[in-house]
Amino acid sequence: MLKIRKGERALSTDTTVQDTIRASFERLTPSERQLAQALTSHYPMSALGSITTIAQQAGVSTPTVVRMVRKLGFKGFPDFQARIHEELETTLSTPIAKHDRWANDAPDAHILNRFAEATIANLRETLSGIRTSDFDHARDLLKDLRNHVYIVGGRITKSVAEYLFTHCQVIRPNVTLIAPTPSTWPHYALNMKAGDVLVIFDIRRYEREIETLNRIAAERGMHTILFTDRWKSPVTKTATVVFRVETEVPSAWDSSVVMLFVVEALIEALQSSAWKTTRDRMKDLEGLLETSQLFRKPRV
Amino acid sequence: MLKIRKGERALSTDTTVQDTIRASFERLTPSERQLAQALTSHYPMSALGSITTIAQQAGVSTPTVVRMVRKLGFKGFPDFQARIHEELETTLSTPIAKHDRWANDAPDAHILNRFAEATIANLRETLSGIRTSDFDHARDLLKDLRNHVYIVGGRITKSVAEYLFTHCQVIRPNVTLIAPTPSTWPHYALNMKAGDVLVIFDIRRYEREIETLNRIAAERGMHTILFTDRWKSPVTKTATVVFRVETEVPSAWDSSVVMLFVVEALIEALQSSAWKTTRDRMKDLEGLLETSQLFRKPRV
DNA sequence: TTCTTTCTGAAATTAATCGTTCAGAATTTT
DNA sequence: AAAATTCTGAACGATTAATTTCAGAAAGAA
Repeated sequence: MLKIRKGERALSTDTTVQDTIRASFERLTPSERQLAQALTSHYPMSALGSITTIAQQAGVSTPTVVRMVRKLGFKGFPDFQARIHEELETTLSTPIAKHDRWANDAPDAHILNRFAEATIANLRETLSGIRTSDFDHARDLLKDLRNHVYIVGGRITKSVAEYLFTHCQVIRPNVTLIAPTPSTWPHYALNMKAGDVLVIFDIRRYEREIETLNRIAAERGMHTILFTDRWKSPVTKTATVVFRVETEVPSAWDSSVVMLFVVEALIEALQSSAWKTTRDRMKDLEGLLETSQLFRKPRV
Repeated sequence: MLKIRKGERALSTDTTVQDTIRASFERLTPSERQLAQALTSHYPMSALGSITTIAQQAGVSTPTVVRMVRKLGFKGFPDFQARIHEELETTLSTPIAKHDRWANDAPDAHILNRFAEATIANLRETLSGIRTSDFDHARDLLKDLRNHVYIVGGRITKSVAEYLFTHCQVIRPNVTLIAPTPSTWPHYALNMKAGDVLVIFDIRRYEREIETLNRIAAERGMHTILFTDRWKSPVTKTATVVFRVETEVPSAWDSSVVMLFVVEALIEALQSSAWKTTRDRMKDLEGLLETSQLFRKPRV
């Protein structure tokens, strides 16, 4: 890569400042790398302010900024920024150009990019298949504090189940995470009563026992919220609300990303619809966490 | 990303600085009009440089610039320019995105749709900040079977940590999930040796103990793969590979969706790069699952 | 360990930007 | 034409930005 620098900076059409940063990344010191990452992650907006602003946003000192841009071959910070401005000019004047910039220097073939395509497609399809009334219904079921909420997942989905549990625990009382070991389930079933809610995560390789658990719940007059994949768990027929999420990605495994997405949206819906109730609980939690010294104060 | 910067300047969503200039054009003096024309003709590139540059390009003096921006209602030139930067940010970061309908019968305001917007933006930004060489490096670290892999998460991220663990367990031996209770960590640390890999999930409200654990690992010559958010965990500086994922969604909580995405991509990269090794293990697992009758055959 | 080298940010230094003043020029009014 | 008004930019000061210096910290070598 040849670089023209002096006088009339010809700005070779295809080498962006971002490329220059990436190309030299290996030669940078730790804090310079930190800066480089900050610059490339929101590029080029991250490079618009003054040197002070940029340094602060990256969490390094201004001398570090100067040292790095020098190392990259620029005469100084103003020169560096002038280049970016020129670059912006060409970028903005060619409108659509490269609106689909995925992972940086990679061809479409890189796993990250292929995953991104697939995941966004999954998100689209899933969303178009969810009726908002269903979503709101699920939220209302979880919102009613009189009912106990049980959450259960399978071998893979237990993590998502746990994620929902962790958050629900903060938002409301009476939430139980059912261990993914069927032998322990009868103990949980003992306390289940009409009106309680069972949240089931069940994707391909549906576990037989989950069907049983669901039947028991149904017999007791409970509601079921089911997260499943396109193949549909056997639980589907009796569930109160079914979220069918897309899981196909170019992988040997199924993707749980969209499932987690719906769970997060549900958590937020639940939380914001019962904010008053939640707020005090969150404050309590803050206090407890501080007291037990498990967490430090956030840095920002 | 619509972030309000300093003060309260809320940047009304549809009035650009350019519009403001045009609207006030009649009220401007001759030399101010000259400046206004220069600004709007190559907008917004023409407004990027210093006040001196802009004045020269327009053929007016710097006081004229100051007078005009004041007349337009800005506090001063820096304020004027900061606005344009904000404007650029929104222009550049929301490419086309909105053209697709999300959930069918829902207005844009529904949580599902707002979450979808935010999540896709997060995905984009995260991907553009990840260098594929880093990603591949992380994969290679996890691939080397001689090294033990330790995985640790915090209160919220433990689910993602667990997800990675569950899959790694299938792909390779010598994987340990470290419980998110610091008091138990010394026991794990006992066995850590040079070359081993520590995967850390650490987002806002960084836990003090994780930093300690990381230091111990570093002292022992281990590699660290860090998943963190935009605020950057204190672990950042010493980590071998850092994945900075975007977590902001319209919610009281941070989103782990993109983090899970990267984890899944990493799992697939790991798996496909060591397929031969993995295949046998997966077949073993199939057998074991059948035998213990924990799962039924997939329905497809 | 101890020494050397490299790295980093606080502080000082230098350079520039931005805002203000004010006298002269251009325009309008009397 | 003279006076009043408005407009404009040169020049200065206040402020902020960019760079350099340097001492301590961190990493590496002997």
